[in-house]
This record gives sequence, C-alpha cells and structure tokens, in this order.
Amino acid sequence: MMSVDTSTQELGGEVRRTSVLLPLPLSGPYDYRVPEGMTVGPGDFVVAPLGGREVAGVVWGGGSDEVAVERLKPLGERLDVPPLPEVSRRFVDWVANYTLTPPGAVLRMAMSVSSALEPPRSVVAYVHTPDASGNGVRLTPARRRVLDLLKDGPPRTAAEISHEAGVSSSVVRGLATAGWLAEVTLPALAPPATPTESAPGPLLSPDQADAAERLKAAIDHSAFAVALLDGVTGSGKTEVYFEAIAACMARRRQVLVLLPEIALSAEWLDRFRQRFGVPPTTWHSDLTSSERRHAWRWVAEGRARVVVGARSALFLPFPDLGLVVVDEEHDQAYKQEDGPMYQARDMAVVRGRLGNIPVILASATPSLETLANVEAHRYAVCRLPDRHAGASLPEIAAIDLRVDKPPAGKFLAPTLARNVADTVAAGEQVLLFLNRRGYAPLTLCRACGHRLNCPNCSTWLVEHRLAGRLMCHQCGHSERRPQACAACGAADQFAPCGPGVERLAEEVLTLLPETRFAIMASDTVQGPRAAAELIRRIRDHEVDIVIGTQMVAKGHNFPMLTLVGVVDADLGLEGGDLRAAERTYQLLHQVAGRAGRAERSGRVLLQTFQPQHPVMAALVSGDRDRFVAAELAARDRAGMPPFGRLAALIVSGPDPAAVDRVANELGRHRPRDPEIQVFGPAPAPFALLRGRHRRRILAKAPRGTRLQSAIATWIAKVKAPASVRIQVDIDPYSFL
DNA sequence: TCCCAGGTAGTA
DNA sequence: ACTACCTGGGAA
Repeated sequence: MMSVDTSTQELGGEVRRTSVLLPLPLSGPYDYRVPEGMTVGPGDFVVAPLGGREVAGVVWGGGSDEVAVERLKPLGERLDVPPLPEVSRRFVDWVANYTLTPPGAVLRMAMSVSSALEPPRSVVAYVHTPDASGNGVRLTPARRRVLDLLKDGPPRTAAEISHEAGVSSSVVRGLATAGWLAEVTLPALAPPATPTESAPGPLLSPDQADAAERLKAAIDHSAFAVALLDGVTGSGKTEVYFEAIAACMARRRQVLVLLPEIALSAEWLDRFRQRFGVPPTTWHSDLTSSERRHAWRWVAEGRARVVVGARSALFLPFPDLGLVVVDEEHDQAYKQEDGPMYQARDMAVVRGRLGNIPVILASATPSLETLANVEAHRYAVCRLPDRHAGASLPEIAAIDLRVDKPPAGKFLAPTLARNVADTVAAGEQVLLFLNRRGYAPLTLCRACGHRLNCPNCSTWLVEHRLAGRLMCHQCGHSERRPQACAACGAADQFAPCGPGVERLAEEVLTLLPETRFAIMASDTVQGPRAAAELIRRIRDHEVDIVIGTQMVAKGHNFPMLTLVGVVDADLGLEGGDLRAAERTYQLLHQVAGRAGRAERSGRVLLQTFQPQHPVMAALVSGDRDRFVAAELAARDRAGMPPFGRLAALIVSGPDPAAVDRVANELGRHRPRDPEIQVFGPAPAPFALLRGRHRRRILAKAPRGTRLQSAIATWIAKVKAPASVRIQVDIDPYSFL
C-alpha cells in the first residue's frame, strides 16, 4: 500500500489527484488527475471523463490512493458556477449515510438542473421596429395585438408576448421574420428583488408577539435550535414566522421555507407578497426547466433571498442559509417515497444543525415525533392557543352511522343531510369531505362477483364517471368500462360499490337540485391555476357546496363556510398502519379547521361507525393532549417510533420467483443482533405495483441502535440480479 | 455460424 | 446513468 505522499509523486514531476463526486449511484467519489496549470478546490463543479462520456460532478476532497496513479484520467474543465458550499457537501454525505443511499444519488438531487451549470444565457427579447413599414405583410388581429402590446412597453421575450397578447408563438416568429419586430439581447433574467427594508408587520396578538419575539431571538443567536410553532388553525402561525423571516433577511442571510404542496399554495405566496412587497423564489416540480435553472443559480449566487419550496428545495446550494421553516411539519408529503427515501422535516433539522442555524417547525397538529422531541426538551415550543381576530374554534360532533343510517345506496346520514340543507338555506356554505377520488372505489359484477382489477397492480380500478373511465390510482392505468364481464360474460351487470366524491355529488344533487356545487379533487382540478380559480369561486360564494378530497384540507380560508361534513371519518383508520390514528386525527382536524374561520362560528359533523374511537373522541372533545399522550404511550409500549426505530427493505422486480428468492435470502441473512427484530419477508400490501412484484421486510430496533450499519452489512451479504431491486426505507411512513 | 437481444459489470 | 461486453438462442 502506497502512502498518499508517494502516490502524488511521479518520476517526471508531481501528479495532483483529487476526488470528484458524480451525480450517479456509484459507491463513492472517484479520483482524477488534476491537469497541469488547473486549480481546483473542494466544492468546485468540474467536468470529469467517465467511461466514454463526460459527466459534471463536484470536487469532494483531496483524493485517496485506492486507484493507481496510472489509471487516473485527467479532469476536464472547471465550470463557471459558485462552488457547492461546504455545508451542502456535508449535508449530502450525511443524508447518504443516513438513508443508505449512494452519495452520488443524493448529490443528484442537489444538482437537479444540469443546465444551471452552463454559463447563464442572455435572453432574446423583441421590440417594435420603429420604422417598420410592413413589407407588404397583412396585419391580422393577432399581429395587431402584439404590436399594440409592444408599442410603448419594455422589450419582452417571445413567451411573454404570446402569453400577454394571447397569440401563438408562431405569430411572434412571423412578425419577427417580416421585420415588424427587432431582436434585442437582454442580460440574464434578474432574480426577485430583495426588500431593502421590509414593510412593518401586521399588528400581532400578545401570544403572537411573544412567539415572534422568541423566534427572532433565535435568529439573533444565530445558532442551531429547533422551535415548534404549535398553533390551532387560524391562529396566525404564518404571520409569526414571517417575523422570523424578516429578522433573518435583515441580517442578509437566506431563508428557506418548506411547504408540503407548493404548487397549490397561491394563497401563501399572496400573503408573502403582501408582507414583503416582493415574491419569493419558488421551487417545485411544476417549474419549467428555465425557471428551475434560474432559481438554482440565484440560490447558488446568493441572490435568491427567500426560497419557498417543496421538500427537494432542501438540497439547493444555499451559500448562506440562515433559517429553515417547515410549515405543516406533520404533513406526509414531506416523506419522499422513491429514489433516496428521506423525511424532509427531519433532514431540515439536520440541515439546520450542519449549518448551525435555527429551524422552525409549524403545525396545528404536530407529528408525534416532534411532540416527543418537545417533551424531551430537544425542541423549544411556542404555543398559539387562540384563533386570531376573535374567530372561535368549530364545534365538532360525531354522527353514529350504526344508529343514524343513510338510506340504502346513499352515504349521507339524515342528520347530516338536514344540516346541509339548513346551512345552504341560511345562505352559508358547506364542505363535504370525502378522501376518495372518482365515482366508486370498486366495481364488481353482480352475476359472478368478479372485481375489476388493475392489470399492473394488485388494486381495484376506480370508476371516474365524469371522465368515463376506470382508473388505477397507483400506476395511472386507465380503460373504458367494459360492456360484459371478463369472467362470466354477463352484460351490464356491473355495480359500483362505495362512494367517491363524484357519487356524493350525485347524491347532493338529488337531495338539493337547486344548489351550486363544485368537486375539488386532484383529477378534477388540474394545475395551480385551476385550483386558484376554484378557490376564488368558493370564496366569492359562487358555490354553495364543496365536495372535496384532502385537496381542500390545505390552509384555505372560506369566510362563508360554516358546516363541514366528514362523510367517512373512519376511512384512514383502515389498514393497520402504525400512524393511521395520528394521520386521521391530523387530517380531520385540518378539515374541521375549514369551518367558521371568520366571524361566523363553524360546525363539524363526523360520520363514523366508531364514535368511541380515541381519534373521534379527541376531535369531539377538542382534547388533543390526551389523545397525543395515549398515542405516545402506546407507541412507547410497543417500542415503535418515535421511541423505537424502524427500517423497511422493499424487494421488487418483474419476476415474482426472483423477487421471492432475494427476499428469502435476505430473511436467512437477517442480523443476529438481539436488539434488532426482523419481520417478514411478507408480500407488501400492494404485492404488485406498476408491474413489479413486491416483498417487504421490516426491522425494528430501540432508539440509539446503529440500525444503518447493521442493514448495510446485511444487504451486502445478499447478491440480487439486476432485475431485482432492494430499496431501504429508513423511518418508513407508508406501510405499502 | 452468425447476429441481435437482454442481462451484467464497470466507470477513477 | 450509460455503455461496452458477454451469453445464449434462433434463423441462415
């Protein structure tokens, strides 16, 4: 074994080597030779040869001596991008270690926009040519609109022109070639302006002001600290953490705010703009590639001061991050379920620790993990017990479906139906919540009992009557409703079973034929713009009854909405999931919070077959603390999170026999450590998903066990063919 | 016998 | 992730 010193020396002179992490699922960084005259340091983005191609990567460290000098390839050019900050690099390594993912796969999330590494392009824009005579080209109305638009405005890009003038891009191109428009080159797009001095905040209640002061103090300490902002729906949590954001911006440091579903949070963006005068930089999956490229670069250059984004925004290359806020911290959307599986809320705390900065977690229904951390004094807590501006919490009651039975084939109990009618008659709005898209979750043949299943998954096909199709909610498979049963040949014997929002709408329509209703589900409301428009229609009272899935649960504020009916409160409790009760409580609490957010008081009716269930009892009594205490005690007794640790191994592949072989092999090599309990292998509840057969192994260990290293050595013992994938899910959420 | 497909190992 | 290489089966 050569020492590092001799390995860097060669006969002809000194050979410098450096290790480069590539955004690929390799086992670790690769070493390269640094060419004569090139200077590179850790964090620099470089082009490295790999196989027959060139890949952009990041200089990771000094280099090791694993690979002989003669085998090293020379590094390509250094890219003109700010280096990946040291904190970001440590974060990538930390996440890779924790999630048992190759570091390169984590780096890929940090380098998600390859085009951002290219030099910033200048923007081509158009102006009205002053002396354009038209060259004999006819002026169509569309063309006239473009010229009017540009007459005395600033230069605009082709995309802006076609959007603002409502013409297709070919109209713009045609005008340009005809000489009506002249091309000008603008410098690259500018980032959102920095508010030099943020507008004064709104008047805060004493509770809010107190919480805001404590959060601002944490910013001033500028050290790692986690604070839970625990406030009931409508208590003004956002205004409170806006104060912390203002304080952080005053110190000229960057701010990251995570939201669970940023594409749907137009309301949040409006409030931000009202408070700070400028929009934040956004980061989510609906961005176009050029928006992504700009956002990434602005962050890297430190010019994006406030970024609001989905979980993947955590991996943006902030050079000077001063605060992370995780809003709705209990939300399941923070758990990434494919690729590197990570919990963004937990990783946000890690990012805060590595960057030595404060982290704020906000929720009306904090996760048990976070509440346990508060109890253990690892996290501070700021409570906002009252609704802001005098609004009172809604009154919640249960409807016992065993007694108060809906008519056959219907889903609204007489009590709920009566309340809906009364509320609409009083000129107020109703939300009927049913977390099920489509018309009916199951279709079966009356003649033989055959169920319509997805060909790629072990799931039922959901009828979507508005779209006229049967769809699989797992893989997206969609087909027409067949004429005859594939199993027995009977024609027209299909019976829909169970309710979806569309079927509920049908029931509402027979009940109250004159009402104006809207269905709000991810498949009926496509895109952020359609969602914003529907929300506006509801707020402007153009709709009497909203029938919605969990999409309506998120933070909207409808002043005339006074009744929330939860059609099937038991729905989330099925399935034996560890977090079923917690999640159901959080979701129903959030839905309940839609009622009576203004001066009108709200009322919530929960239809349930088990009104005595702790979740229903807690919702009805409003006693969250007792529910949380009972749930925490039960988890503690069972050694489950947050008191114990879980990890899942998911074995999947197209060939069930090969999948079973690997799963059984893993079962045989289970760790001998008595601390680590192993369950399975067992078929995952969706034993077939997108054409891949799935088996699951669950490992459970007390807190403090080095579960990752045990699993790493465990998996290393089993060789799987390329067609069979072994995924590790540390801290699994979904039990599917 | 040759060619192509599909699976596999290696990339520094 | 990509790709160069290997193995094997089927048609020539």
